[in-house]
Order: sequence, then structure tokens, then C-alpha cells
Amino acid sequence: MTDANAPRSRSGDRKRRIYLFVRDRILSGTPPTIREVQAHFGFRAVQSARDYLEALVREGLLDKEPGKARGYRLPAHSPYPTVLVPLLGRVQAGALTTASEHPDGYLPVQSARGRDELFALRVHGESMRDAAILPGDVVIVHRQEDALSGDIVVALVEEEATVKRLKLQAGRVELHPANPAFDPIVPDPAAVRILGKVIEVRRYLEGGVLFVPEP
Amino acid sequence: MTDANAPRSRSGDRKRRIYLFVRDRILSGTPPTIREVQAHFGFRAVQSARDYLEALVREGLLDKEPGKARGYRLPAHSPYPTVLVPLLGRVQAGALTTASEHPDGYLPVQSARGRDELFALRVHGESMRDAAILPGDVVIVHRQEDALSGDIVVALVEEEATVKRLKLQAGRVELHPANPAFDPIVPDPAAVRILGKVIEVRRYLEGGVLFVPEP
DNA sequence: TGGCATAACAGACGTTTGTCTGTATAGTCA
DNA sequence: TGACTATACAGACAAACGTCTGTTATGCCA
Repeated sequence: MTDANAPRSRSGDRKRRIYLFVRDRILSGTPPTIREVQAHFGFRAVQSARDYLEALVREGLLDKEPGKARGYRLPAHSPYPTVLVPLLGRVQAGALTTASEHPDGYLPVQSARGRDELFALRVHGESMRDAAILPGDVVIVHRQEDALSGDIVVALVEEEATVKRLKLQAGRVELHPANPAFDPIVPDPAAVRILGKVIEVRRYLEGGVLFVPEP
Repeated sequence: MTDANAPRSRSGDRKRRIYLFVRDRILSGTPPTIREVQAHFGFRAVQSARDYLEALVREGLLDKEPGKARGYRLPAHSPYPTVLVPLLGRVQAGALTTASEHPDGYLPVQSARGRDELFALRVHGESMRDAAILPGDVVIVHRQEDALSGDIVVALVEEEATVKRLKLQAGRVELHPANPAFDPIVPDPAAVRILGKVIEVRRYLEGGVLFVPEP
């Protein structure tokens, strides 16, 4: 009934509880000091806590920065880092170049890409309904000027940002809605600009989007 | 053109950059030491960095734990905390009570709720297509035994977890797919169990879900 | 001109924290 | 029994780190 990949040696259970304690502390913002581990588990010697922590490092369950205060880390192979992505209320013409676009807030996204390669946008309208993107959904967008035919992209047409599926037909750019009630947009190639490619869709069914306020 | 809530006094820009640096460090797992801030911005005195940090604390942009190493924090009012939610490959009968369900991994979700109130599930099948939930999507679920009519829930029917829209008709529990090709499930009330309510839907269009491996 | 605030520096002090060395006890195994 | 290992303890040392006090340079303003 215990977790399959849990550490087993030493007194197993205690080791596991120490691991979980440290992991929680790291995830909630501050790795514990060795003495905090000591106190939390009632060891009377710092070294006892240290022995456990070093054992966890030896097993690869933790990483550490030797000598540094609060130096225990989750192994880097874990996830992509969490980056804060700006949620843009509206996207204007300058969007791609101007760094600050007055975001409504920031939301955390796990991605290998950097903060400035990504932005988020709230979807308006029903035009992508059949691609399972509804009004109110939030799309996470990777900034790129090009995309492949078939990608869902954010494009700037006549000063307005729109989410559509990109089709490249005979060198022509077409923006296809996913809803029979809407017509494809076949803009003058000079008048269209791809702002990025949608890499994630989120729908919050309860309460709103959760922001990080910001500088 | 600068951001509205940015700190303004002192040399404004530098202060802002220090704030962003510290915030990034906190979000990525380890708050910096004062000397790390000093080094990063090229101050020749520790105190210079400390002056900025204390100013940010005075303005409420940072919190701190005095005397502790790496004691700067993001103020608690900021966002909901990011919790790691287990992604369950399959949900079995014991699901709601048994704490460990051998998750495939963990993914970060911003929520006011605690880790053990939430789980994530990958959606199989087309049965919720018209509710814009596609196979492969990940739903974030709040564990609760009850739900309101109209909520999208995860229910356990005959040892299998399924995502459906809940309808309560004349005291009868009905599980409605959102796809005309599927029929509503009207199970024996004793044979159905609501595992939780879907509070978020995510679709990853590029690459897979991003996990945190775990003990 | 003098008073005051801001930004930065210099240096030292003391706590926090990681690290090391050594000892004690209990269990296993040949 | 003796060797070995795992677990825990005790105490000290040194590096990391937060904190404090005081100084210098600059600009603003009455």
C-alpha cells in the first residue's frame, strides 16, 4: 500500500517521510535547513538528519548544493521549470516587439521555453468551437513568426488578434475557423502577421483565471 | 510604457529589476541570499543590495523571515499557491479513500485547495466532445462526493472512472455524455460514486503533459 | 549656503547553517 | 564470539549569511 518508488532502505518509513517533508518544503518555496529537518523529526543530533538527507542524495531523490544554506533541491530532471506567462487582455499591433503589453496578470506554465517566448490570451467568440476551444478559454502561445499548416495560431489581422487554424495553400495564408458558421479568412499576405502558435489550452470551470499580480 | 504596479522610487528601473530577479528566484525554488543579489547586480557592498530588498519589503512587494538564510518570500496575498496534483493513470474503487493511487506523475496547479483535495485525470474517449473535452485532455478534479446538477464530474461506475455531466432528475443520478453518439448513463444510485468535480481542463498541443516524477 | 534625502560603499559582528570527527548501541551473520 | 553495518548521538569548527554602524558623494530645495 505504500508508494512504489518510495525509498526503502534505512528505516524505510522514516526515510520516506523525511523525503516527503523536504520535497514539500522545496515545492512550497524554501528548502529546509538540516536543523529544521532535525527539529521536525525530533533528532537530538544534527548529524542524524544529515545522514538521512545525504542518503537521499545518494539515491538520486534529492540534489544538493554543497555548502550552501538550504541547499537541497529536487533533481533537475524533474519537470520543466514553471514560468510566469503574461496574460494579455488585448494584443495590439506592436505586440511582438514591444516587451511590455500591459498584461492583466500572469499565470504559471510549465515549459522549457523562457518567459519572453510565451504569452497567454483569453479567447473571444465561438469561431474555434469545433476545435474544442471555447470563449473564455485561455490559450498559451509560443511567440513565433512562422508556423506549420494545421497549427492553431494567433494571428494579427487588421490590428486584431485572432485564434485560428493555419492553412498554407499554394503559398497563400489562410486562417480557418473551426466552426461552420464562420468563413475562412484569406487575408492579403502583407496584412497578416502570425504572432505565435498555441501550445496549450486551459479552461477554468470554477472561478476565474488565477493570476499572479505583478510589478 | 512602464508597468503600472511597478515600484517607482529609488532609481526605479534598477529596483524593478531587482524585484523581478528575486521573484524569479523564489518562483524557481530558492530565494536568493542578499549576497547573491549583490553579486548579480554588481554592488560592491552587501548593504546596497539589502537596502533595495528592505525597500521592497516596505512596499509590500516582498515578505521576509528576519534572520533566516534566504528569508525573502513572495507576499502570501499574491496568487493561490501552486500545488502538485497527482495525475492518476487509472482510478480504482478505493480511489477516494486510499491516499496513494500510484500516480503517473504530478502537475502543478494553482489552487486555494490543498494537494489532497485535487487530482488530475487524462480523458479517454470522445464522449465529452461537445463540451470541448477531447481525448488526451487532462482534467483537474476537486474531490467531492456531491456535485450540482450540470457540473462536469468524475464518477466511478462499475470500477471505472468516467467524465460526464451530472444531471439530478427527480432524485435520480444521471451521467450525460456531451456527444449524441453516446447514451446517458442512468446507474443504480448505489452503484455510482462521484469522485469529484472537474474544475479545470487542459490540453497540451505540443509535447506531452509535463510531469514531476515522484517518490 | 546649509539642511536633508537618496544611493552607494566599507567593514565588522554575530547568528545561522553546513560539515567533520568521534562515540555508543543494537542487529545481523558467519 | 567477532566483524560489520545501520542508526543515532555529541560536540566542535568553519563557511555562509543576515545585520549593524558609520562614511562618502550627489542632488534638491528653501
